[in-house]
Amino acid sequence: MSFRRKLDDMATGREPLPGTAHALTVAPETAAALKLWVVLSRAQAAVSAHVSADVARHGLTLTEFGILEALYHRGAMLLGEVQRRILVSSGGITFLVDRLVAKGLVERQACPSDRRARYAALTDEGSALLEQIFPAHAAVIERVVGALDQAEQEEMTAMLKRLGHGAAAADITATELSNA
Amino acid sequence: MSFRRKLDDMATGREPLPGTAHALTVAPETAAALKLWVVLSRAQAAVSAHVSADVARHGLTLTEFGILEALYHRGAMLLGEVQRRILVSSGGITFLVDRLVAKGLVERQACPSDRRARYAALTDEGSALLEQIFPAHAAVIERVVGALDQAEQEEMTAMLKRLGHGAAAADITATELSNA
DNA sequence: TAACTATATCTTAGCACTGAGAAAGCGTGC
DNA sequence: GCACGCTTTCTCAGTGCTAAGATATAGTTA
Repeated sequence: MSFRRKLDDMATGREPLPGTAHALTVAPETAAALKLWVVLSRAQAAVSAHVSADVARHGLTLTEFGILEALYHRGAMLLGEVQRRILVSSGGITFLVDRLVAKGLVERQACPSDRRARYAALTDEGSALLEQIFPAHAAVIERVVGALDQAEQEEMTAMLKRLGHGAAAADITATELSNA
Repeated sequence: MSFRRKLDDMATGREPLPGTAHALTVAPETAAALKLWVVLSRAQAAVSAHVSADVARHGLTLTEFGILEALYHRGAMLLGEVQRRILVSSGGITFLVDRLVAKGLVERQACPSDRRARYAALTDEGSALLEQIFPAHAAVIERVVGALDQAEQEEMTAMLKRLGHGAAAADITATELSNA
């Protein structure tokens, strides 16, 4: 209670700032998990900042670049496939493809076997742009993650895969039970 | 060029879809770096989705929760300190604190020694809310990262720290040189 | 003291994306 | 062959944040 703390503060002569520091005691395994979550987010943000700045030099968002890369490597894909691959909402993929079409990098094509569906495909310009910027892009990433040597990168990749799959599989039922 | 490919396609009888698959050949160490970047982002997104959904049940953003947590553990902080700690823009911290003030969880306080500066501090309500939701929050994180055991989590934390610091230290000069 | 530079917060405009729902088309069961 | 549910894409309003610049205050130098 605030009242209680205010009384204490008056008694001890401390400043009556309401926001004094607290500590929450947690089990060591909980602390390890919390710490992992924090450093995972920070590391991702730090790497992302560089990669994002790199593609921004070419007027692209990370997400847009992801679409170009996917289309380059896999060829024309249905919008829904692209959506699931780069993890955006259905509204998002429409918007993003619109923008790439406006930039002349991607075009939509009808799907002959399903008239609801549409393909997204790189234009020649899009494909040329990707080829042009990819090497420097890869070099930036290689340097940004260079604090780990190749063996460590591979080890970390393996662990992150397990972590990611485990997290994706952790379902809502379990979440709600744990909070019951 | 498109024209060339169209001719090829006509010649071979393939569909004239412009977006056929390509492969970019890269050195193994480059491939390892690219792969790491992808799985890092995916793992972070997968974990984040759960954590974010958890705090959303209490009407909070991940960023808002981060502010509450920081203020709880460290006590009142200058807006600028909070900003650097949770990595948002200067406009962002103003906006976020405004929102938390509107929710009654945080209050602003004048800084006696610098009239430009302002403290953000938890209200009693904010501090009570954090205490109420923190245990379940920690449990969610613990389960979501549970694909790794505690020793693996600690190992990964150590590696991610190195990765993050290395990435943060990789400066723009180097980036630009590599693209020259 | 006055001018300058630096810093802290706030304002404003805008961007990237989400989420809910609409529209169109597909396929299945009757 | 037709109604019904399921997909696929698109629309639109809203959200959470950024970036650039404005304002106010602090410290520093002449």
